[in-house]
Amino acid sequence: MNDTPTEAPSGRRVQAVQISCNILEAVREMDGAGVSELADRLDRSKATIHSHLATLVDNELIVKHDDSYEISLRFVDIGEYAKNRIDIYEVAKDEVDRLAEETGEVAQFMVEEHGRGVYLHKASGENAIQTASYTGNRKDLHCTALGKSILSQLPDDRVDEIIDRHGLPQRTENTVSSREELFDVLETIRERGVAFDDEEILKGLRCIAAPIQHPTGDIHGAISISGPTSRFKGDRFHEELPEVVKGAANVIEVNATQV
Amino acid sequence: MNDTPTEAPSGRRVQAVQISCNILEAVREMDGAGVSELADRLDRSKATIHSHLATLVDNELIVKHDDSYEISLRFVDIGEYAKNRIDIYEVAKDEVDRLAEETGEVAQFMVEEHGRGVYLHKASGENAIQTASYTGNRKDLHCTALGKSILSQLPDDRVDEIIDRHGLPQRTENTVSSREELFDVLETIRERGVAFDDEEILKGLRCIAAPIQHPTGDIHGAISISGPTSRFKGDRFHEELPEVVKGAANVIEVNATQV
DNA sequence: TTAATTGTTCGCGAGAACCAAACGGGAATA
DNA sequence: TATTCCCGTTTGGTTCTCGCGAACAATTAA
Repeated sequence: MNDTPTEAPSGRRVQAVQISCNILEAVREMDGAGVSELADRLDRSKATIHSHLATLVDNELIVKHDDSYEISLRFVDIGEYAKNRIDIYEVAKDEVDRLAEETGEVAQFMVEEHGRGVYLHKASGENAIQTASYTGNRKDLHCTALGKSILSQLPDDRVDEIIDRHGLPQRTENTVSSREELFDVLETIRERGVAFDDEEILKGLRCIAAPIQHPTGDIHGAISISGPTSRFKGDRFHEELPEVVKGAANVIEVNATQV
Repeated sequence: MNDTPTEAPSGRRVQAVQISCNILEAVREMDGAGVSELADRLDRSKATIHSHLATLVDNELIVKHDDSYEISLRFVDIGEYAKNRIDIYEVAKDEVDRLAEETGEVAQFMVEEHGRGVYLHKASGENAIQTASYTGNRKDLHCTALGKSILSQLPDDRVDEIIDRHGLPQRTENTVSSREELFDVLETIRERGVAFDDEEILKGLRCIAAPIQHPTGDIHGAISISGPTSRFKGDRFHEELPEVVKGAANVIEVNATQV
């Protein structure tokens, strides 16, 4: 009845591959595990788990330390490849570093994938306060300034699709929680060219982000700076910093087109 | 006839999982690919490839852009997790950054996995010349100063095992190429506490590394600085820099025990 | 010694995962 | 506009894989 234009969940799956994916996930969550533990948790026979693990070790996705199976560093290699596949990554990274240096706060860079936001780089300036996000971390798009910047670039039906899929879970009392409110906010972002996060994800934390208009348009990203409410207020919050962030986004756009 | 104590290739495998791993590898090498291309390259029917891809997309290991399948950024997330699983990672990273800053050259950190060396962090100082290595990159242990540092910490039979598995491919005329020569070199490293790479992997590039003696001993790593032969010579190469590198390794060891 | 854990191996039956072939859609060509 | 070609997707059917249960080996604990 409701077809999903992009990532359609149609057709057959391969059960054996699904089991291996479950194993990978479990090994990560358990921070390393043995055959029996995994068989127990995933409700499969020990023999099944064993042969899957052997295959995963062959392919170096899992590493065996004594009798404990763990996530392999091979993922670092592939992850690095995945990052560099994003053509604006290098430029964005440099710009994030510069932003952090210049403002003394935390600067970050995010792109969209699977309807969620993925942090790809983070730099801390001199006065930076540490936030929970880390490279590779995934967050729903509606609850951060970075995410809302990204949403503001997407066509309305795509935004609807993403809400259908992930909902609008509320993080604090300030989180956008209704569809109409969200669309209003997105409109404002499009007008101003910047998005704000006023303690919507964490009390005491404010954030300013700007979308990166990608020339070819298939990758959607945003760049931000965040800091404590005590330093993010008045003109600095409403005028100065937004201009700085917009400038950085612009630099990325310009440099990306030259590639 | 020859049993391999650690990572033993015994028991059954799961063919379907192997196919998916091959798909992941191919997608990466082809830098994104379609169903037919993959079916062609892997000698499988389109239907098979299709159902595998659907499963991998479900698990967000692959992402679909129009009709092209690509490596997902999910690998960044898992890779970051894998790095942080190494307990000396954070300390080593800081120390590498400091080394690069202090010397103005390139500093790196490597650990062993699957009998090969994995670069986990790299920092460039002011005068740094760029090397081909990148985070996540894998290299045979015998041909870098970092790798030889690691080998020098391993028991002889483990070293034999690794040579059996990966051989001693020669990169330049200076690469260690015989088993006896390697064991001699390792002995020297153990005596001095530092390893040298004198244009063994690349002409004009020299490197100094020191092993990191891990307190619990299950993870083996090393730290290094590298630069052009023109700056890496005389006392600086033979005395000053080795001391600096050994100092850094020592700092990591001390801080690691405190965790 | 016994008992209770592990990880590992093996035979076997159910059903999953392959393949081939057909289908539907878009683009390039005629 | 019609034709052709190549793409991704779907489906039916058959084979052989894969998952299970149970036995085995090797540790550790009682």
